[in-house]
Amino acid sequence: MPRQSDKQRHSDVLDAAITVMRDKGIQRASIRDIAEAAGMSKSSLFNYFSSKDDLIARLQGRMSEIARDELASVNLRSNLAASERLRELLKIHAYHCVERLTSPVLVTFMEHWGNPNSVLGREQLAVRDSYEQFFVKTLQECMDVGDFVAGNAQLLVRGMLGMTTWMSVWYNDEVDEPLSIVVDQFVDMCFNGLRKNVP
Amino acid sequence: MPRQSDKQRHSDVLDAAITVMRDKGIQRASIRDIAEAAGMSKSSLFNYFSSKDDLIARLQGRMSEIARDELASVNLRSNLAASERLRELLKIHAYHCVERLTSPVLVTFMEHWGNPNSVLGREQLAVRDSYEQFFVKTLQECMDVGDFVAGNAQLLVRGMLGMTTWMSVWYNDEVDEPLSIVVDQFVDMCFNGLRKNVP
DNA sequence: GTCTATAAAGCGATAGAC
DNA sequence: GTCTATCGCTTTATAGAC
Repeated sequence: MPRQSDKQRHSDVLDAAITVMRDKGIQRASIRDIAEAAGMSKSSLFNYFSSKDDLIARLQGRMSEIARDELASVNLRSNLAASERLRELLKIHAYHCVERLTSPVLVTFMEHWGNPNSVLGREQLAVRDSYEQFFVKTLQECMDVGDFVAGNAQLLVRGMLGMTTWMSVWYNDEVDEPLSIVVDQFVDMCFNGLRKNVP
Repeated sequence: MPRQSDKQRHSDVLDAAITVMRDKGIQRASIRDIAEAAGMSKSSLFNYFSSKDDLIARLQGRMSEIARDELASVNLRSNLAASERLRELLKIHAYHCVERLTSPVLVTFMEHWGNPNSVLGREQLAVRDSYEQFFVKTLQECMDVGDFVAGNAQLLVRGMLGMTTWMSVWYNDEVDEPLSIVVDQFVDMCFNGLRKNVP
């Protein structure tokens, strides 16, 4: 089945790209590096992607789908309070940033330093905004139901996302506490600060 | 005075490097770009810096000195409570990240994506750690004097630094609230969450 | 010290044989 | 589809005239 095989090769290249870019960053990861990691020549890679920008765009497309599905599944768990859903969303975000380096937000950041004003860069900003909205809506819900004091939900979400995104720089699972425990400490600090004190 | 002039030219290059790297990122800012912005040819630039890595290292060295001086001056203001000093430290950090793009922490992050395992990268990690300690010590003081509940000061500092560092990505002074106001909202959230509730 | 000229290497992308 | 070979360009860095 040649079609299946093609799709598999296509996906192999994306997997290889993630691996290489984790080490080298987007800009320094060359087509040659990626092709080598995928077990093919540079030229063969161009049969699957028309350019490096195309590869990056499709990479982020796949990340966005995965992340969106995971975030959406959390919001379906209606037995959880809004604040607990927000906690889960942040854990997913941290996981994607740290363990898989596949968060759309993180990719925006990585690319930001390389190409802030390109068409690709603007598309990535749109992805980031859409991703952010999952978090903003849930935090807004926490405020609306009265669990949290009212405030600038978008701003505070960016703060919380910053805390967890930044983990991709310093977090080391060999010396630090488990990911989930770290995020819990961040979330506890933030949520306690936002919680209404019942009199 | 040729020596003075040399030092000036040296400093000019560093200024130009910051400007160019703000736009293009470290990796994409070429020696050619930097030399042009500094008003000299590529070759002349190599009279002042032996390599691009050397330039980056000296750039970070200067940033570290500036930031360290500013942070140290805050800690001399003994009339301020420890928590208010920490607030000021975070505002300085945000200012360096957003307005000047000169934070040692941020440079570590930017370079991290390009060259994580190099000698330069390891030096930058050491700078980052030393920078972080200003914040950790002050937060620890807040806990020791009983203003804040006890906790993992280093971890929580990394959360707060992440919140503010991340601003360099999304903050836009034309549409967002003033920098100081934004940081206040982050700090209020965090500090309220850490504050001991007096019974 | 400053320049022009150029070396040496790496990049993305293409051509064309198989 | 896969490869080798190569184009055209950009990069860091050096040589050497002035």
